[in-house]
Amino acid sequence: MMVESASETIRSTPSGQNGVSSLTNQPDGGGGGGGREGAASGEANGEMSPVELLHFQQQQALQVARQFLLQQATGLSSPSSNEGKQPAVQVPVSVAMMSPQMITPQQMQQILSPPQLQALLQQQQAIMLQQLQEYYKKQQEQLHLQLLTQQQAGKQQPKEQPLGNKQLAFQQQLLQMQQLQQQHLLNLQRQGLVSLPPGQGTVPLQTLPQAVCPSDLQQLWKEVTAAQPVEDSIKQEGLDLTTNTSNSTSFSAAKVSPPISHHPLPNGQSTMHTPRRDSSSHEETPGSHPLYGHGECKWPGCETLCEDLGQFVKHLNTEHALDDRSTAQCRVQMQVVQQLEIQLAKESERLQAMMAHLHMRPSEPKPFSQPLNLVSSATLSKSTSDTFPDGLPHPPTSATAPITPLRQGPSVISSSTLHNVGPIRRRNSEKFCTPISSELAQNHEFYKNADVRPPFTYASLIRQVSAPLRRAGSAPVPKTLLWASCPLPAFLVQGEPPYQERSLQGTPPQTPNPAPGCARAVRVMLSSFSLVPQAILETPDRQLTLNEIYNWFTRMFAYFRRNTATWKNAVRHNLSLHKCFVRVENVKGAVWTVDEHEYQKRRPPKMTGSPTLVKNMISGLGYGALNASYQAALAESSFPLLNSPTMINTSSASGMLHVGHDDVSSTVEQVNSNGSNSPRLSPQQYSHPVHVKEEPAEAEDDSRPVSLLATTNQNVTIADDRDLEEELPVEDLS
DNA sequence: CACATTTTAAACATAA
DNA sequence: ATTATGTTTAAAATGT
Repeated sequence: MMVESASETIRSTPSGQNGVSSLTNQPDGGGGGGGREGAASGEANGEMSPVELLHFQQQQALQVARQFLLQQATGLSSPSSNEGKQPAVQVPVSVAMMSPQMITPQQMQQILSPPQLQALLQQQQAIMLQQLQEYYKKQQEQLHLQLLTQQQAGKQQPKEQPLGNKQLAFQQQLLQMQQLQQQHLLNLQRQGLVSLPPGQGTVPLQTLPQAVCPSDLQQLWKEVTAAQPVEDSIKQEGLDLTTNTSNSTSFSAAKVSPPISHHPLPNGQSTMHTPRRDSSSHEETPGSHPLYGHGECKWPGCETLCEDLGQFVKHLNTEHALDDRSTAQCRVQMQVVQQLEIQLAKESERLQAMMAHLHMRPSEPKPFSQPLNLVSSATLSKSTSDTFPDGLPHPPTSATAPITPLRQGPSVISSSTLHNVGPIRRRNSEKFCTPISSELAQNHEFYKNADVRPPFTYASLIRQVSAPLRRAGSAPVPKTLLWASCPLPAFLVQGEPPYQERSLQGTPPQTPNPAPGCARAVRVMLSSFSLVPQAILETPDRQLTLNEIYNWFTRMFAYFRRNTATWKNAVRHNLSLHKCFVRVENVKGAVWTVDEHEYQKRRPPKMTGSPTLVKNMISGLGYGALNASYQAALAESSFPLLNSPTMINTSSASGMLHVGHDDVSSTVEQVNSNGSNSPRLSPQQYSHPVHVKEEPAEAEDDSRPVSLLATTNQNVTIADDRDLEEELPVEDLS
């Protein structure tokens, strides 16, 4: 309190400040109406939405894959021969898998050499390809199912759909599972990535186009499809890949996010309760169709908008009737699915082994969601009006549980999970080993879709927003895309519109990216070599307007899509209550920044036993190291590429785990600051947000962290310096 | 149970 | 007059 008063004096500066802020509110006329909505829409308008970006990236990846396939296919005569090429593609992957998991700093350094980088890139691409193929297969299968369904529908009535739906659902689940596994694998792999033999069937990938428009791909797909019905296996393949991507994307989304997919359904909640077959439950609901979601047709390559189910059915019957084309598509889909399943089996096995090795129990549904639900329900009871634009369904309380299973699979691996298990409202404010970023990274999809209260304090969340996330988000999309063909985590992109937009896209918000870690690694590499455009350097400052913060909350957490008045108030309250949040006046208005130093400072008081725990977690067995690095990978993968201390992480994995401290992040922040093109903040303000407000005397520069940082940086590169941030695996021990 | 943090609620203040 | 932002208080929750 006393402290508060002190700060208060400083903060509640006289009207002087206010006067300056005349421009503050209502920054843009464009936003128009209510601040909230205005802001949201504003984001949507301005830049590519995350969804879009994701989509785009995926498309890109697909494009690459497509080319590859095409090339491969060239030597093949019929579509059925797809299988034949599999081995070729798989080779690299398997090799990658086999590679050692840990990398020594030296190795890392080596990697940095251009040739190495190249090799790595190739590897990555190969992997990507592999994954894409898998997806492709899956999609094929799906297609097949679709066909069946359709046929029946054509003759009889949608009656039969349930079955198809169930199957689809199951497949979706499989897919998701696979995705998760892949993610893990990749993350792990990432560590061993370096040692992978260069080349190897990756050649074709190099030709990958730099930038492809999603729409282009889509278009292409359509064209091809239309043009060559069945025979053209080759082209079909290429097309399919594309299709497949979009599909898989939408799929997972539908799966993962109940709200989105179930909107029409009355029983959103109960539906998703079961972990495994819950999926089946959702489809039987009248008024829904596996191929219909977000108001558009999800048939591969078709994104036709349909007002309602009826219209959709009509569309389905007319546009996707049983003809050569559809048949071909189904065939392709089948193959895709087949391959995916095979891969899934393999990966599952691997995953099991890995987990066993790590002394972790095989993935199993966790109690996690339940407790949270309780909380949420309690809170919800008094639900206030929801401002959330997309009119997402607000399933009663229970709706959350369902999604969890899949998302949790991964989390099981991470140590963070261990902490989460707690009962009701467990705050995981980075007290323990799992940094919020990490935890969030791992479960972002979960939180994004499940109406679960995130185990973080408002303060930590807010800080999170303003730290890593936003930067990535603001990074110019196009440039980013060039770095790697790997899809980026949805929330890498910020300023995207809330869910509704998605519906149009047909792409779910968060697509399980096959290889986040990999992608990131690649990007980092690239960036290290200045292959990267200025994107990273242009990374925006870490400052947000209140509204942006709100948006982040709603975007990232399903939980914060309701009771807006409540949590917004809380946010505001936190903002002004905690010293660590600094308000900076800007021409355009006021933005909030985080004083890392302050932020770090406020935790020490309490956590007594935790450090020990942390240490145990970290150091315990070799596992600790691996786990840490693994976590780091996860965290990084999900968070902005910008924070690219890949090297650092890696190195940490190999030995400098102990170094991790939150200080680093804080320090880094200061060091980082340099990009001055922030839209709303002047350079100066930006660079020293901290000073702007409270006691500037605070001397936020800790010498030690800095030194650490510096050291690290050297290993890394210019590009990365600003991103070191809090991605450090073991970071907060304090 | 006491104590420290957080979260909720609300009253107010200001600027647009 | 209304709304979005901010500030503050106070009390209820939660976690240690």
